[in-house]
Amino acid sequence: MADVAAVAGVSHQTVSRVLNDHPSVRGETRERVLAAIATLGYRRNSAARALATARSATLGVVTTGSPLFGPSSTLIAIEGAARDQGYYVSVATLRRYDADAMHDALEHFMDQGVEAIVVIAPQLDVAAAVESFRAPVPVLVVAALEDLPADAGTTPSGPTTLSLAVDQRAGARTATEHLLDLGHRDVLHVAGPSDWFDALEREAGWREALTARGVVPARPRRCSWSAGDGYAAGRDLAEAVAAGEGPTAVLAGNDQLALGLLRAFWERGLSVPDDVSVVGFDDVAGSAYFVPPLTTVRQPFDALGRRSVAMVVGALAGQRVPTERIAPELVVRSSTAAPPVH
Amino acid sequence: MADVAAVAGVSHQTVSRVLNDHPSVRGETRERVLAAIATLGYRRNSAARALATARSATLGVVTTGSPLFGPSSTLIAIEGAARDQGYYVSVATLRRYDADAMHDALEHFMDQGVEAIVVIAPQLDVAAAVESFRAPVPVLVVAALEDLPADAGTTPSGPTTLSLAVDQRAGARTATEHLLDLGHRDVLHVAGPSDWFDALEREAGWREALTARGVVPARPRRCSWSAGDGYAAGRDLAEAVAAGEGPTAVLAGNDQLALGLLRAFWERGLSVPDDVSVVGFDDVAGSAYFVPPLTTVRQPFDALGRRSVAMVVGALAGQRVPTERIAPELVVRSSTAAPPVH
DNA sequence: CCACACCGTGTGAGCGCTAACATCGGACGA
DNA sequence: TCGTCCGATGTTAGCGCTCACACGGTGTGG
Repeated sequence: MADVAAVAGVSHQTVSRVLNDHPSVRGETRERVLAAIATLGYRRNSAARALATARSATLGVVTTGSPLFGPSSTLIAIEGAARDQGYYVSVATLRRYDADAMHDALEHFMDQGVEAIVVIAPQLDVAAAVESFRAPVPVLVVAALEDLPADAGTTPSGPTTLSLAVDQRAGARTATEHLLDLGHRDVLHVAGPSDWFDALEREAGWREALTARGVVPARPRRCSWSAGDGYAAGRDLAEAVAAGEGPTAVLAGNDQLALGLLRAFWERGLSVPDDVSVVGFDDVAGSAYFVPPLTTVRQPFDALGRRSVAMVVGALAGQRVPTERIAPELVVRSSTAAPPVH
Repeated sequence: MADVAAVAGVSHQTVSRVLNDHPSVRGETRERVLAAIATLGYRRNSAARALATARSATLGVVTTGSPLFGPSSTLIAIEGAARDQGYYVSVATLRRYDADAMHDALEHFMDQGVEAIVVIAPQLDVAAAVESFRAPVPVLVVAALEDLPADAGTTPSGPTTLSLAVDQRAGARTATEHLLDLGHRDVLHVAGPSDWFDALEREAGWREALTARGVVPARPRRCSWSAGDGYAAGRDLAEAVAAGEGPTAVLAGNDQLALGLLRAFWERGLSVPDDVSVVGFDDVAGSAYFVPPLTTVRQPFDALGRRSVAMVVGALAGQRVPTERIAPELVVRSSTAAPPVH
């Protein structure tokens, strides 16, 4: 910076002013400094800046150690939004799904001196592990239940843990209503693991939609997120469906489960959607080419990313950024139709 | 640090020595310092350290803006390996697939002051965009062809661009040989986009395996990576296959293409693997539950990540880390069998 | 016509750390 | 016994930047 100042014939402080868009720099002076910067190929040292300002311009993002569709998409969206806001994004993945791994990741970020942390924590216990860590910076938990009371956010003990999620409940409600509108009354839910926020919310949405139409929901079938579990569930269901005694529609907790169901039904010679309708969740790559193309619920990751960064940056500025509902979108394809008539 | 020094009754430099594992600190002194650190909850300021040492302990990783299986898995693997080596990992995603976006990302990292960059660049032009950027730090391009001459790595003009890739050619060779061993002679390749390294290498491996057995490879069918293209290819093939005139086996460029093929064959009433065998590439989540479970080639991401970090850290230390072949592994499931007898 | 405000710029200090050198005491060999 | 070396620690000087303040010049109001 001293070199630039010398070339431009100004003081180092004026160079700093130009770099920081300080208003009181004469236009001509600014040009001269800019020219000197270009000539020298000067680049401001971010470590020195961080040291002087006590701000690192870095956000930490904790995500899972598996290349899952949701977390990956969320990370990408957050990175884009953060870069637009002038932040660097540092990532840490969870090796295991436990509190220790979570603490390791958060400690890692504290050592690095990130300004705020976004945790992509799809599971209850992972989110709980965050709660037990009193970070001195704002922490946002994404994909958690939005269960903060309205007046939260200003506890005297320091930065609050914020939370944000896609409204999975609304998504499940919409999907279930789609099935009800087609004439289904017996809609089974093949649910994801009960320690996942999304699974719980989707189940709740399904339950709400059914109840609102006067249908008593049957007990959901509990699974992991894997296609394998979906397949097992499908095999168990296939006989009943074939006999016209099973559900006429299945709302799967995600597209993997739906994929497994599809395969099981196909093996048993059942037609989707003629014998049974199937709805998935996520709209993963390829779901349009499942057999048959899957009706599913698409997740609004871009909005989630922008919102996450806005909340965290807002918290940094001492503002309370209001939570806003982010609703997913139903994508109707060929795996849903009216129930069979017997 | 001064506070810690005061509590421990030593100078700040001794605290620094303890933190940096300097050998000449008396055991008892070390204990006292450590105790003071614990009492005060002291954490070293990484910005100040970076400023003083001119080392940021940060690696930049450029990856795609789509939640693709390969890049996401690679990123996760690199992050894990980097953290083990004491590095922070900063990420930047590509908004578009062009040189400008690549340059934006690299500039971003230069501004941040990363020590080295790993580019997950599956496409030829993306990798080319890296080449046109003379970074002052080591840059490793992952998933590129290993086309560096043996004596590269010490060009006088500064840090070299390194490269590393999974040996897709070997993977394709293995998969094709599996098909040949089953008795197939007419093995079609439904290839990925020709501007992708992996697509090119897989095609080359397929070609090599066939030629080595005296089979003249037919012209591969060129596609994007999407299930949609696989489906289209499958529809075009289905008639010929049904008439016993088409290929008896198809090596798909990835699992998505394989998924599309599977669907097209299923629609036409063809049995996989009885009428035609299909092999995919990647072993994506769920491929074990395609209809039928897909024989595919699993990618060794962990090894790739460790190797990437080792190469880049080695380059930082001025060492030339030799390139080592990382071979993928064939996973045989139910989509491959002997060809039909007519 | 002077006091004051304000704009554009320069000066000095300090952010928290590490590198290099200085210092001190004890162990060792001659 | 003394000189020397080395291990353990302290002292000083930056790393490159921003912040707070100082300073001269111009415009404005009383």
